[in-house]
Amino acid sequence: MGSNSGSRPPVMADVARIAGVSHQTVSRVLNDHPNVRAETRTRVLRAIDELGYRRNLVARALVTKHSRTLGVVSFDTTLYGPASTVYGIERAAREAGYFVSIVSLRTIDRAGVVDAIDYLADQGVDGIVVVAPQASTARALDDLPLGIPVVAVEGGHAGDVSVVSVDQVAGARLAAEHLLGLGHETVSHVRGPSDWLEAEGRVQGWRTVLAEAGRPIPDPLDGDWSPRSGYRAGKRLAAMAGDVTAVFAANDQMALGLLRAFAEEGVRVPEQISVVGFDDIPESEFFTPPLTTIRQDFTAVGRHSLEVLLRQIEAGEPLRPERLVVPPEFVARASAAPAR
Amino acid sequence: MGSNSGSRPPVMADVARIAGVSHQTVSRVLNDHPNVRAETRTRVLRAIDELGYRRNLVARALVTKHSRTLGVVSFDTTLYGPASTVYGIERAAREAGYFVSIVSLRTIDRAGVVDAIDYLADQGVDGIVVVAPQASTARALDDLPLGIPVVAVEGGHAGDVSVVSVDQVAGARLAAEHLLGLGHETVSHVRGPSDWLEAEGRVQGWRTVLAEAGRPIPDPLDGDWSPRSGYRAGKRLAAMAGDVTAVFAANDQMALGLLRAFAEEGVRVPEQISVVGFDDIPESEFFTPPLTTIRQDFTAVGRHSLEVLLRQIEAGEPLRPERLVVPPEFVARASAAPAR
DNA sequence: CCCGCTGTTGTTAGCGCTAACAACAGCCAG
DNA sequence: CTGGCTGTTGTTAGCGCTAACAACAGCGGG
Repeated sequence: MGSNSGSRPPVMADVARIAGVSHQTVSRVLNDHPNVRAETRTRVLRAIDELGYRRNLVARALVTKHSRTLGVVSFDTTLYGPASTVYGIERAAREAGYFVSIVSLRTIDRAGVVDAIDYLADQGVDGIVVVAPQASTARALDDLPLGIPVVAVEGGHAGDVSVVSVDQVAGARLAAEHLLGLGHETVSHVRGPSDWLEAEGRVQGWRTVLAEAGRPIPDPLDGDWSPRSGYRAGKRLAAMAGDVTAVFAANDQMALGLLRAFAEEGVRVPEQISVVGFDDIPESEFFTPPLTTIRQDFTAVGRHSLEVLLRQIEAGEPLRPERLVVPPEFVARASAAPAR
Repeated sequence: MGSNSGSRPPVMADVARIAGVSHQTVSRVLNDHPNVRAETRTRVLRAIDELGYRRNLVARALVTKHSRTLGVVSFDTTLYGPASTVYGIERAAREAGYFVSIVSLRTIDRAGVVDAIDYLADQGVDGIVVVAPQASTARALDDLPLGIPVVAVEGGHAGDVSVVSVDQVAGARLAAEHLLGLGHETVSHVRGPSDWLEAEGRVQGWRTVLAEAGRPIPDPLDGDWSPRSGYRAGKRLAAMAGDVTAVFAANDQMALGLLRAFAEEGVRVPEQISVVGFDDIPESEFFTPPLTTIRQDFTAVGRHSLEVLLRQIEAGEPLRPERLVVPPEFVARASAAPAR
């Protein structure tokens, strides 16, 4: 089987000749068309096997207008969050019989997103998932070239595209409430970059909890998700040790920077300062001390976004945009302790 | 421009009609064919703009037999190494005008790799990069369905496919030599899973250095790249504290687990035990203490592998397999110190 | 004036597949 | 025996593009 003797790969007509049928009958067998005699079917299958024939999907896509390929646009797939999300999408897509074409953005501007979507649309993808964590990206989705189903991940309240996201506000509430519950007077916050919707949501959840409890609301410190920015914030917070007894970092990497800075300054965690992170990256459990954090189920987000997208593709017509929210989960470890 | 009034998207013939030329002339303009009068060209371009015409790449691929799409097969794109490599590939591919279709493997067996390659070949990709860190994966590449250019990343001495990789042996040597240079009698090793070529290379480099220096070679401890496995190894090593003064972990995550275990057992790093990792993930600099490690330039690996692949694709015929090695780099930080 | 050359454009065929319809055998109802 | 149905197969016409060749104008040389 499959002795592809030298020449060009076999096509449907070759199979048809061997099987003694028309190429259309071969097509019917391949597409599981019901009206094919069982005996004919096996003859065709045998010929396919003998020739090692594989259907040309490009030719198929040309006539069906469906490529069974999905596009994914994501920002910096090196980061744990996007990488896991894309992974979830890819897994779910392949299970559904779709290919996945990815485009990583390195700039944040809306032009980049629009370009990427155009680029994928050119290639003939059947639908696109945009991992759009920045407000600007989310806005770019509002006035799309359209004509092709799009789902946003972490995309805020984008106009008429469906959105799947983790409830950032709820996650931040979990963090702040835990710290307050531990007896801390208030909670400082190292926030993510202001253009990011996730950063915004976390600030909002944190602030709300403090406001509801009638506690003082310290100015949040600026970070950019990197451990280094957390480290810088940590140095500043360490200088205020005594006043500050609890910090909520907007992600685990910044929390790591915080821990490092505190260690250098001799500020003990959690004895003098409690720290809570966000994401639950695989490393967090082994930080010194192990990090109390909020887990986001990125794979679930990827999976759900794909489900929503497929629903739209299979409907064939624009559906009412969906809004799907995945709940975050509190993970207790050793970096947060009761206030003394 | 581009007022796509309701109906189906414009095709080349539509542009031709508007511009008053044949569809073939439109094709010539699009393909930068030299023999087109300048005035005709501008008329065609104007028509394209007016209609918002976009060439159908699927139809083009059908006749040219080139999809300008590359396939990437990778194992667990959630890990930092593969994720960065894929990122480098994707960037380079897009700059060269290629799309990238990815398939993430979750099982390690060769069937998975072969399936993935088949799957991508079906889709009509022009070439494939296989991020194949396991020996079994690398072997799977030896007897490929072939007919399509393939480049392996971290693929060992695979038969007749080109390979791009970081020099693991040299990296491990760097780590072991540094530790020995610090005055340690010998160096323990926490190795990666035995099926991984990278793990193998690191063991080999480490062992060679010790042998050359005539030092005792402790049995390596088994790990699986995860922080948890490093943690378990750390617990065992801590029990031997005093005997063991230096450890080389095969990756940074396991080194993190080591640090955690040592902290729990009250073994101070680097005062009592020096630790060196491998990879230089972004977090390493902020571990407690900051991790001395070996940096791998994953993005460069991705870029190079794409260059090799494109060379093969553009040659149109099988080339002699290339072997490209990227040197690792030693990064000194605080987790390794002179033996007392 | 005819020939052949170059530059520009159009015409035709076909990539490999599916959709739509046509053809035909076998069967049962009337 | 005829009409019409069902199941099975074949024939034809494209999908939207590029490749190959044909056609033709304009030009200079013999």
